[in-house]
Amino acid sequence: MNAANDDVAGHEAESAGAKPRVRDRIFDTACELFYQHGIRSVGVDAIAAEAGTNKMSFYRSFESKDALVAEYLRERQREFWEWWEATIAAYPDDPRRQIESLFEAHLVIVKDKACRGCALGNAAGEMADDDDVLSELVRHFKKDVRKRLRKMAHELGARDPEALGDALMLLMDGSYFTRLVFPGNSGPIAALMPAVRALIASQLPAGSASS
Amino acid sequence: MNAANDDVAGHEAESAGAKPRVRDRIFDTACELFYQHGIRSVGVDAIAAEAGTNKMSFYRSFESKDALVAEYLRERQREFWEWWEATIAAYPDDPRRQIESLFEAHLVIVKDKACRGCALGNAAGEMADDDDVLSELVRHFKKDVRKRLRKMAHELGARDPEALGDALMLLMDGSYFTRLVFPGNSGPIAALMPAVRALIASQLPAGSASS
DNA sequence: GATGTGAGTTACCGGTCAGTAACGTAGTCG
DNA sequence: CGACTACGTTACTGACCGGTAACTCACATC
Repeated sequence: MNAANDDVAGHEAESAGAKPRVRDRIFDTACELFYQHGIRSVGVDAIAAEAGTNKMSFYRSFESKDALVAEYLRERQREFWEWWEATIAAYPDDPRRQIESLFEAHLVIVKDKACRGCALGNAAGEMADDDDVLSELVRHFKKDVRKRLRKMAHELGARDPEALGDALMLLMDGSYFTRLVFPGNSGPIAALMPAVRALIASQLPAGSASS
Repeated sequence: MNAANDDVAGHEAESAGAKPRVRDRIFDTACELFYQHGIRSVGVDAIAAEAGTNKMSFYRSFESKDALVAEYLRERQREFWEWWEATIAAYPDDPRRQIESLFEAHLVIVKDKACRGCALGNAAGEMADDDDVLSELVRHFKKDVRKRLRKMAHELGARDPEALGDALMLLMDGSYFTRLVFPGNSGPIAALMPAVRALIASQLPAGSASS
């Protein structure tokens, strides 16, 4: 529940969160602002003001803006995998339903009014190529997603699991990307689920029950 | 008053470009820098310096940085459709080959070392939501792409042309987006063509020659 | 009630960035 | 020649942004 396991909470008052600590308020605010308006276009002054505090309190809680950004990306990554595991846990031994439920849940997220695409991917677009720490973080994340999708395609028994996993990743990132332009569910994400099912079907032997 | 309207040269020396005018040098430089490093992170000073001139000459040729950005996006858009038309022109009455050659050509572009994804889409990611002119430009562009892909799917005789066109767009934008993270052709774009063919096949009656 | 700590306030520094003013200069063309 | 055009140069403004210094206050705990 508490944000960081560092030195913030020295005693045992964290369970009843009556008054959230400044650090948490800043962090939550920053996450929302970063996601909604992009990282570069949100200054620390704006974050502090929106969190109801000021810049000095910001720098008492965070080493730098870059450190906050890194923590933001790590948090989004953590939430992503948490969501992923919780979603596929509903069908422990059915990789086909795992993939389908994953993309159905993904579709729900992406259709949401407040969705602004993939936080990690958007960050990659904003960053310069020479930004080592942040872009390496995103690269590692995307590699993991690719690996997991390929693994699921393998468990599914696909003829070419690498190709199927990669194709699914193209669809997933494509839905994130188009979402930046098309509001709500008005965009090409309408065709996400049929495409997922068609790609799966094309990789399985002819006689397979389709849900 | 006279700076940035539409036509920079009042006379007829523009055809033989022996010594490129400052405006063109600035524009070409800006296009490359914007695409390579993002729009927000490239200042007008950097553009002018890289073009071998200075800021004052910049502002004699362009009304503002925003005006230059808009022109940059319009130029990329123009080039895109030029490329599109030239690519599908090779198969005037074969929508299937048109789609396949389009995606094959797209793949060549996206595999290129210097590719940094979709210039228009990246710009959308960088911009705030309230940026009216620029984001409307990108939105219009993406809508056009979607319309064209759906039209080609219709000409193909797909069972659900809207779904096929949208799915193809997800793949196209997905390959742009993943390209921001995976260098060269090391990413999921390896599975682009098989996915395109599988989606097409899933939308056609069973007996269709595949390439 | 002294002490330590989390937090708010004001003011500042150095840098960057978009945009402007004023001036200098080389070539071109009547 | 003189005027006009295209471009270069220096210096500046005002805003913003990341980051810091120094001070103050509220409060909790011993």
